[in-house]
Amino acid sequence: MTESPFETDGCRPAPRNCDPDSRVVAARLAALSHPARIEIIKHLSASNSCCCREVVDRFDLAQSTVSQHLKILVEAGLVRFEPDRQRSRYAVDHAALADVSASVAALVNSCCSGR
Amino acid sequence: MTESPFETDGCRPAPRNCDPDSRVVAARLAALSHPARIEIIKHLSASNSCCCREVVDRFDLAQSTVSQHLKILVEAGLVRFEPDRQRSRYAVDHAALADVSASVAALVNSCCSGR
DNA sequence: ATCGTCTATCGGCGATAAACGATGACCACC
DNA sequence: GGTGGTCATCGTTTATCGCCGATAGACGAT
Repeated sequence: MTESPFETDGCRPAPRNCDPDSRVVAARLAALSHPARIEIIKHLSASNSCCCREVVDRFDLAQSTVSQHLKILVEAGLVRFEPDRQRSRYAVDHAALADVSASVAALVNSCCSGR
Repeated sequence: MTESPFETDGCRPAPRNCDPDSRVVAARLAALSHPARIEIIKHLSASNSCCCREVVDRFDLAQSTVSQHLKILVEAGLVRFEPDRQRSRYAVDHAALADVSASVAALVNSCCSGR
C-alpha cells in the first residue's frame, strides 16, 4: 500500500477519507457520463460487435475521437476488445454493464434503507 | 440567440445525431461520477438532511469546494435545497436518485434485449 | 514491393472541471 | 453596534476532457 497522497489509478480526484467503493463506482460512471459513449454502447450492443470504422460511419466524429472513446470504455471494463486481423472487434461486456447498474442500484438502495 | 450548432443545455458535448435521452442520462451520471459527490450523497441520506458545514467537517475539503459540489448535485436534481435561516438544508431526492438508477437499468436492459 | 484500408497514438488547442482562498451577505446573539 | 458563525460567489490556478489532424504500424490485395 503506497503512501501516496493521490493514487489516481484512473479515477477522478478524491478526498483522502473517501470510500474506495465510491471511487470505483465514480470511475465507471465517468466512462458512461458522455452522450457519445452511451450511444456507442447502444450501437455496439445492437450490432453485437463492431469495428472502429463502423462506429465512425455511424456518428460524425473523427476516427481518432471514436478510437479514444472506445479506449475509455475498454479501460473502464465496459467494452471488450479483440484484435481481429487489421480490424478491431469491440463488444459490450454485458456482465460489466449489469454490474454498473447493480452498483448504482446499491447506492440508491443504501440511501433509502438508511432512511 | 446565436445559431449555435451545439445547444449545450448543461450537458457534455454530444454528436449531432445523438439521442436526446443519452444526453439526459449522461448529464445525470456526470453529476454522480465524482467520488466526493457520491460520498456526499451517502452522507446526506444517512443524516436525512445536512447543512454545508456538516459536510465540510466530514470530508477534508474546503467549504467552497463542498458548496460547489452541492450546487452541482442540486442542479442535477439529485439533491433538494432549502434555505433555513443562515443554514442551508440539503437532502437527497430519493425519487430522482431512483430515477437515475432506473435510467441506467433501462440502458443496460436495452443492450441485453437487443441481444 | 507498393498500394489502400483500418487502427492506435501523438501533439496541440479550446473548453471545462476541480480545488482553493478571499470576500461579502446573512443571521443570531451578546 | 459589534462579534462570530454559516454560506454562496468570485477570481485564480492547475489538471483533465473532448476534439481534431497528422502520423505510423499492421494487414490484405494487386
